[in-house]
Amino acid sequence: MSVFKELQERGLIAQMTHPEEIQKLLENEKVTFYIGFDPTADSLHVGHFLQMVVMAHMQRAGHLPIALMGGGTAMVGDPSGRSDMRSMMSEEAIAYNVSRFKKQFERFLDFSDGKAIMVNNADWLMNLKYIPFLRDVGVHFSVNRMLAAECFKSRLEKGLSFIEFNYMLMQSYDFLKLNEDYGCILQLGGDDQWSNIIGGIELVRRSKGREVYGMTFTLLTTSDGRKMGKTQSGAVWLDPEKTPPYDFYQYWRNVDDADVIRCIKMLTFVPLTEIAKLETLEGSELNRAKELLAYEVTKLVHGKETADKVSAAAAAVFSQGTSDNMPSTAISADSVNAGISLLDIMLTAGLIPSKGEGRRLIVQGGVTVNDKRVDDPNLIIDSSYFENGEMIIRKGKKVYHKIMIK
RNA sequence: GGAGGGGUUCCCGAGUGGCCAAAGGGGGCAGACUGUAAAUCUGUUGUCGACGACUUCGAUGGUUCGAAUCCAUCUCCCUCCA
Repeated sequence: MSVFKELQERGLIAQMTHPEEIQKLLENEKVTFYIGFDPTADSLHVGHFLQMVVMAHMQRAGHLPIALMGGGTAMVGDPSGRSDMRSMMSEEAIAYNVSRFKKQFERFLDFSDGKAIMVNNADWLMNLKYIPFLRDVGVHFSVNRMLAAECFKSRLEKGLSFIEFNYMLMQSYDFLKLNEDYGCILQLGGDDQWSNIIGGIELVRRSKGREVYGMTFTLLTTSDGRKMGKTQSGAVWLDPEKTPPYDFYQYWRNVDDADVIRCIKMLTFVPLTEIAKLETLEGSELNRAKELLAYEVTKLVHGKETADKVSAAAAAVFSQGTSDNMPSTAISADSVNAGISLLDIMLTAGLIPSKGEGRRLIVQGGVTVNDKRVDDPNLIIDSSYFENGEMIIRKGKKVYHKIMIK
């Protein structure tokens, strides 16, 4: 099956500028394409991951990916799909974020032997001269049309500053630049990038008379339309320091029934024929699909070894209530011997954000210690609660945590 | 630069001198039901040495026995005009 068909059947493709031409190109030629990533945080997240999966599909099919780090565009801020202005980021923060992005990318795409290229648009955007830029690039943009673009729509009601209005020109110029330097003829991106991608295509056509193409991918949303990859504590990050692999695994293990199959299609390389079998699963059988999803995604992001470990840990925790590899916290023997409150332990283990929250949790029957429900908010823990130096705290139904004496 | 409107707790949004730790909704968390799902129902949702105390309503200062509410200055945002 061609990549094009593959992407299509996985439900990844949202919009295309030239459906027939793109399909033909991808099936007959080696295509150089790019996706831009603005370093607005110090780690990539699930939304980026989807883009990387697409790049990997393309790379496997023999096409040449350019991963564009938006060190320059992040200085401006993309207003697409946002209801308010991005806060300005310092140059140092952006440079640092770029370095983090690069690390994560190198693990995911194969950059050996020129099989993929990484560039940073700070290298050309930062040195642009205003007047020449306006004369060479600015002339090709119609403000009338820009104002009509979907990406500015919500901002025209709420307010849009000139700097953000320029974002489209920056991104369009990237495409032109990559077309000239690398022969890049295809830009991919999330569906929210449609307007920006069109901008680049028109710029290349008008200034160089060359036809280039664009294609966007379905945004990863839940069945009820919310963005996936968000939790109460923020985004689900690919950086294990920011989102521990165990939590990462659990996130996918707990997706809604309605989202599992779509996620497997979009985020893993599980063959479509395999997925077809999973689609027949119903009811509690879907748990098997969720386990597969969680395992596969964790494997892609954190490696097989980690995926094996955390999936085994999760399975053990939910069947036996304990595992060697479950999340754990060590506390000093002194504090246990002296008697330490359960609330303090939970606080240091990061199970609760405050003691008030912890009290409420206990009063409502949401905490168990060694499988016994706790009803006293002021419970003092001493060595009698530990067996072989271990104690298990469970918060709610799903959060298990082991306390060890060090 | 001129005129007007506005910044409230995680978000939206009430509140215009004491009854305000602040309505309502969303979201979150927990309980019940379940399949580590959804829906539904219930409880809860500033912090702490917790029938009490402390800190919050853009910032700072002031008026008052008492301020989210009144005054002054500052700051940011929006709308219209230039």
